[in-house]
Amino acid sequence: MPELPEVETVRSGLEKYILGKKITNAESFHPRAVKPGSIAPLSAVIGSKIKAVKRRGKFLWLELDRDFTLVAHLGMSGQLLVQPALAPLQSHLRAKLTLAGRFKSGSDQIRFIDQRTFGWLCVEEFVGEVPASVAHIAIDPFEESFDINKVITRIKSKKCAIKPAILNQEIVSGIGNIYADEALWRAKIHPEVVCEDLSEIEIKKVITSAMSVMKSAIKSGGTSFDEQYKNVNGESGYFSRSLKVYGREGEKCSRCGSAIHRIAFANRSSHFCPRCQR
DNA sequence: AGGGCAACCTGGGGGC
DNA sequence: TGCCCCCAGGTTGCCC
Repeated sequence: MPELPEVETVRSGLEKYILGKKITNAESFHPRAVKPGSIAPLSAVIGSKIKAVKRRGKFLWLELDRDFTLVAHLGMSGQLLVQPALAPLQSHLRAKLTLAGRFKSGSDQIRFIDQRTFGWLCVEEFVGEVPASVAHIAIDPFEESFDINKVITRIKSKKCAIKPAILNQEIVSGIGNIYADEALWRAKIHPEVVCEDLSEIEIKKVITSAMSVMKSAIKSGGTSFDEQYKNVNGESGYFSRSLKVYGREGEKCSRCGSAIHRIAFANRSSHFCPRCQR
């Protein structure tokens, strides 16, 4: 579920509550909650202090006063909620970290909840600035070192359709199915157009559109359709009302009035305006 | 090397 | 009510 705007909403929410806190307990409740590649069990983080909450694309990690880090990926349905330890346990609770008390009455917890179990936590070493599992992930558009011209050149050389190219996290990270469709609508580019047939100007428009739509989505707290995405307080984001094509099959294009189409390819749905996006 | 596609899961909703 | 099929914000690994 969560794409860059949702993960960023979670990151900034976590930062607000947990920076500087000490982790006093860590428990996993599901065999897939901690990735097989983890260099240590989740309990390795007990006793550490949270120094920073970082993100690249859809990957999130807690920097600790340790030489390892705790990485989180929310997959399709993962949530990280900050809750009092006394709060009732959620049915899809996969893991929790208990933090030294913010309230005199008791401690807080970071709850990792994930219905579909595609999300995970992982204890990892750093490879340069980022955790090991993030090393192959491209810079996201909101990082200072993001080089849009490099991304354009890379996409221009590809023989696949533009949509899978912008979903490829090794080319540019953070864009998922919702914001890919929205970016292509804004750029007036059909999702199946082959990359090398697009001009650099057109590719640039796609990337800058993705950046602007994701920036707006962050301001709205992300996109929530149902119970699968919530911020750390359990609140929904309200960007779904601003979506122009995603999930709007059959509705009128707000630009030209044509009916929005949905097609399936590359194993996912794509929504677009057949008149605006040739 | 690069592309395409199935696999990994659980649950909600619609049709019959 | 129940069953079956389709659908869902992602990533990976395997096969060609």
